[in-house]
Amino acid sequence: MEEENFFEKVYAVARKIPSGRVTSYGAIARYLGAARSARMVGWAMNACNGREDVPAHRVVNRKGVLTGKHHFEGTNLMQQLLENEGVEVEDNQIIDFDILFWDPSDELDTTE
DNA sequence: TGTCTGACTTCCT
DNA sequence: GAGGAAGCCAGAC
Repeated sequence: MEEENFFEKVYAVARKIPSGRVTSYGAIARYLGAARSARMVGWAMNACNGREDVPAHRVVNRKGVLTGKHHFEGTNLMQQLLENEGVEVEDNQIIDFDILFWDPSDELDTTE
């Protein structure tokens, strides 16, 4: 893997998020060994806004709220993308977030 | 070159 | 139990 940068690592994890599943900034940050760098994950999402291979819409905050929706082109684009994958969104918040939550630390191999 | 901000989370009071 | 402050790091001005 060439993901040496923190940003690249974030992108790598985001790409592995299955369709119809979501994760949180903190989950990715913690998986990368920087639980308190969740803000950087959000910043990474902002930096990868132009990348189609990075499903930033599947990354939300700990409560399952689409805090980053305003960074998408359309006001509801983030919600539209999630609903298109079968994720129910109401009032900018993911329904059954606890069930749809995808933890990279649990799904991916942490032993690099 | 230095300071501030930012799509969050966690700990402490 | 609830609220506030600190921390992480890179990009922009």
